[in-house]
Amino acid sequence: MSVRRNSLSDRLRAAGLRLTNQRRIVIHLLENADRHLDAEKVFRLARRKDPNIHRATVYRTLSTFKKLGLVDELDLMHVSGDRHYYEIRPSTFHIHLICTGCGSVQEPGGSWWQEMKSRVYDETGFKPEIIRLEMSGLCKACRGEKSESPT
Amino acid sequence: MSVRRNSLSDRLRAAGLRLTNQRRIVIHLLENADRHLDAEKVFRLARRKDPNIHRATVYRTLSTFKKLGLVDELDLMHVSGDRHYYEIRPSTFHIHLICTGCGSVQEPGGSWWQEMKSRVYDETGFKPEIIRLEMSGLCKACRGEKSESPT
DNA sequence: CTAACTGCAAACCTTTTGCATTGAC
DNA sequence: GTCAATGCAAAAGGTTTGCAGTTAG
Repeated sequence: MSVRRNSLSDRLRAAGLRLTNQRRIVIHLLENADRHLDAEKVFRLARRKDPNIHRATVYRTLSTFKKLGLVDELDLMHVSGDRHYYEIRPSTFHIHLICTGCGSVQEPGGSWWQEMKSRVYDETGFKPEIIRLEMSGLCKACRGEKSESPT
Repeated sequence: MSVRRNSLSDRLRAAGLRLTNQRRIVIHLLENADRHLDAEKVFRLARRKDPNIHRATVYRTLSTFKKLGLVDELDLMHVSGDRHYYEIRPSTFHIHLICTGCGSVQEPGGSWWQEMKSRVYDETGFKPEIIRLEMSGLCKACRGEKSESPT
């Protein structure tokens, strides 16, 4: 638990980078987000804690984190625009289920994609490092509402 | 069968939209592309056939096609920048294997992801319509070349 | 004929960069 | 103290939009 909580800070230090207050704020936001945040949203939330934090700093911070592999950049299939979203890189790969009805994003667990990696490797010789699997469609609730939907 | 080949033009007409020469050019480019094209590349290639075609027209065309579901928009995990790529929506879902070494994109065949859809549906109640599965890593050739590489 | 489409130019929005200053270690 | 990181402002993509003229159906 505490391992998880401090991972970003720790790994930042481990990479020889400095833990500034601005970065602490961004880390806190990412770690406690209840949904996926795009850069602008991170910026706006960060500014509430430090009105002087600059947009460029947030972008640089997210870029740095991404290069270090601390966060992943997603676009969630552009279902809600062309923004890019950031999430802490999970220890285990997970899917994103993006509902085109309500825009909600589910991340069901499981580990059956492990076999996808080996299947791809066996069939093509390509060695997958990072997997991104997104599915858009209708969530249970939205399907319920429009029960006359096709397919 | 011929339905398939002319699908873009036909479906455009079916939607009550006009098949202009500019759109014909874009369709031709997408249908005959040997790699994934971003909007700017489509524009530059289109301009070779019609030097007067305007960038905005290409963007509008791609946007229209996307809204109609004729093409899909990809970002190929931003391995080669933040551009968006367009491909004709395939009748069968396929994976993109993006090599971080040489930037090549493979699209292996197969249909084993069908079971992913049903597995997701069974486990979560979410009904996937469009699947996007991308894996970045090293292709066979690049793995061969740098056998001493870290990563 | 006329609504859809295009070319043009300017605006827009998100992200990046050069530089002087600040601050973490 | 030193070098990384920040704030600032300006630029740099990439994409969109209002409008007048053109064109497919």
